[in-house]
Amino acid sequence: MSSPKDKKYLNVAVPTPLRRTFHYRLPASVDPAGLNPGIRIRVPFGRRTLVGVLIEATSTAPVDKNRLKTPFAILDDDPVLAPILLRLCLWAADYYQHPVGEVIASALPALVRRGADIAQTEEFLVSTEKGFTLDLSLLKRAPAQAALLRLLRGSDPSGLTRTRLKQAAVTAGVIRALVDKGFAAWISRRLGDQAPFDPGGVDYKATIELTEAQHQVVASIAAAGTKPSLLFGITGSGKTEVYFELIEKVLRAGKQALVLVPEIGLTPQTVQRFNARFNVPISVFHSGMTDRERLTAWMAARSGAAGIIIGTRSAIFAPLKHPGLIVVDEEHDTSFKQQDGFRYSARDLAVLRGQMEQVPVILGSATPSLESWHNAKTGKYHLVRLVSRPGTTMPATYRVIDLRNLPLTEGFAPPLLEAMKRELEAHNQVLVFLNRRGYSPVLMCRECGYIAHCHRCDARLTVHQPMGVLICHHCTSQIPIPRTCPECHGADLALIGIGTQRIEQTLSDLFGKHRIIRIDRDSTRGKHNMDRFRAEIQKGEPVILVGTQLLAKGHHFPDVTLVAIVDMDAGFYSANYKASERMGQLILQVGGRAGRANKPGVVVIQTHLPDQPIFRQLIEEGYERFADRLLQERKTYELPPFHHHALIRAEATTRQAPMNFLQSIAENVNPATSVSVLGPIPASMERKAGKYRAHLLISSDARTSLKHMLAHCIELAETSPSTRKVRWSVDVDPVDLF
DNA sequence: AGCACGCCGACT
DNA sequence: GTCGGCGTGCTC
Repeated sequence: MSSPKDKKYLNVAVPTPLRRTFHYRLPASVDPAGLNPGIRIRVPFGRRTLVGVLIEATSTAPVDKNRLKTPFAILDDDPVLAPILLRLCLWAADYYQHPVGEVIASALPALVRRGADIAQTEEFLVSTEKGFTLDLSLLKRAPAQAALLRLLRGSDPSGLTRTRLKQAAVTAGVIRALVDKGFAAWISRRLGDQAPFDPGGVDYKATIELTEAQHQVVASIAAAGTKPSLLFGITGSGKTEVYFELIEKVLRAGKQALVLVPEIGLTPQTVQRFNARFNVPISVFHSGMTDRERLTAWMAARSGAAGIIIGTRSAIFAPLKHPGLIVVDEEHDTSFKQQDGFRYSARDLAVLRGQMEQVPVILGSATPSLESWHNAKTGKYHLVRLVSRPGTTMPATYRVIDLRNLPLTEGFAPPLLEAMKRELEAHNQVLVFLNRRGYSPVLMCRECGYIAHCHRCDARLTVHQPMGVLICHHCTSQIPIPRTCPECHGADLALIGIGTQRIEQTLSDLFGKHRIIRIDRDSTRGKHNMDRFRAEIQKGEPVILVGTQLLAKGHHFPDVTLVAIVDMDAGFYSANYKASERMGQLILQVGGRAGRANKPGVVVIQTHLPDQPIFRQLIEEGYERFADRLLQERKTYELPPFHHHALIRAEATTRQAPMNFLQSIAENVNPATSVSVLGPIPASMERKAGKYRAHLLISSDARTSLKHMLAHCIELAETSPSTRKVRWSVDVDPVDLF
């Protein structure tokens, strides 16, 4: 062991794409004992000045001492990355083979990353003494002011930030009036000085009576200790109630709960549900926050002032003063895997972080990923099932319509149309699911066979009727619909295939007197459209909902009694071995939207392949058997989770460059017995947004062998003479192959 | 990734 | 003559 006195150098992670750290000279005036790993240091780097994070103080440096520079400034006393988070980042950089500096940068809010002073103060609005003792009835004629004062009394002593006031829709005039009257005042406080929330002060609300099954699940998860639990709970079984119960226990112990949700699952309604149950400060992390709001949320989590931290993928790096629990809701959702740059899985990091923090992790889903299902089956996770719906709610029943030899009306078979008619006449709602937005996926010339393609991608253009444009769903291209064929100038252009817009039109022709609501990325683009739709649906009038997978996630539609899956076959024609897993999950997720209490749901599935055994199994025997069977297949074909994959992705402006680049790597790999290198292979959509893309797949049944091979390949990539011409990146545990 | 250096083409 | 194109090299 060397003493702190020997620590003459600082090993610093600098935000650069280089896969190494950099050493600096410890300034003579600085005591190394006070330098904690995880603090920020402003350093000279080339001709620039960057903010790096201290990995550790060292007694040796790997390069000639004369080359070492001296830092400009030490920015923190307390680490911005607590020891465990730093370890998590280092682990992730190693596992995902991504530059540490970038990993660390992505774990910090932008302002912190750029060196902002986090000892800075923020303004809080608090109630004054006078405000506390004031008889609220005196503000009868100013109800908004009374409401605000009540809010401030409830939140004292912490007060409310401008952001929180904005969230609560308090207007500036109301605030000013209270301040002028001396009932409220602005105080400024160092953000880092916020006191941890007071568990005794939390209003846990009337605790909802759990069902016997839910009680057992809670007890079972609690008994698992810090071993991760996979909560396999069918839709409507009340997973959220289980989370709430466990979160309550955690809050009562003065600890914080970190809740990760899928990208589109984080709506104001989600946060509202948590708020309604526990009035404890909640930190929310989502895209579309300002840097300032991010920093505030981050500080509240770090100081312990926030009891609950809710966020999407990146929230896995949120600092926690007193961690108590990590929940990953809808753990199968692919948005937990970052798809560009630092391609980490927040779900997998959650499990690791839970282990490091020694807190329980709950992965919840009605349709668990095969990876998690496998981990549960092998005992790595504690498996808990919640397979009954509380109350008298009936599970949905499934009915398959064999489309072969049936006359179709715009994709609808007669039995489906009849069923829809019946439900609507019985004053029920119908949900029509098709995972393809737009009007029609193909524009074809009947005379010469021309098909409209994107100029920048190997993909067909989708017709979007209302705007009269052809849109590429893979890049941003958009062109007007041609009136005549660009090739032969024929006038007979046909719209082949069906998208949600077309279904909307068809159904309005067939069921004109009923309201039709289309829910997809196009129709919900406006900020409040989704809220409007939801309000309309909640009225319970007989409406037809038409939508893509946006409909399959999150919201429940209790008045829907019939779910129609227009085209189940898409999943079968995909080259991706994960397509059937996805399709199964989607079918159950969509089906799970429907029905309640005395209104059981029916799910009608249209297919040309009614005998596909895997979907028979899904429908007849449920997700468990389906997952078991898929796992068996994965084992047979040596696919994940039995084998591990890593992908080197390359793209360039010519077709040859990525292939040559990857070829040069593949050739220089010494064949090892336990690792196979496959490719290079052009991407299934070789050209996308004007770039040609190719992949090199590395596969092994042993993680460590895979990692070594990957590291070797990266070294080759970094030194390959053809590197300059291509952009390349590494994808460990890819969710989408090729 | 940045950023600078360096060596060739077409401009005020 | 120089402004600027992007190939090459380097970052403790």
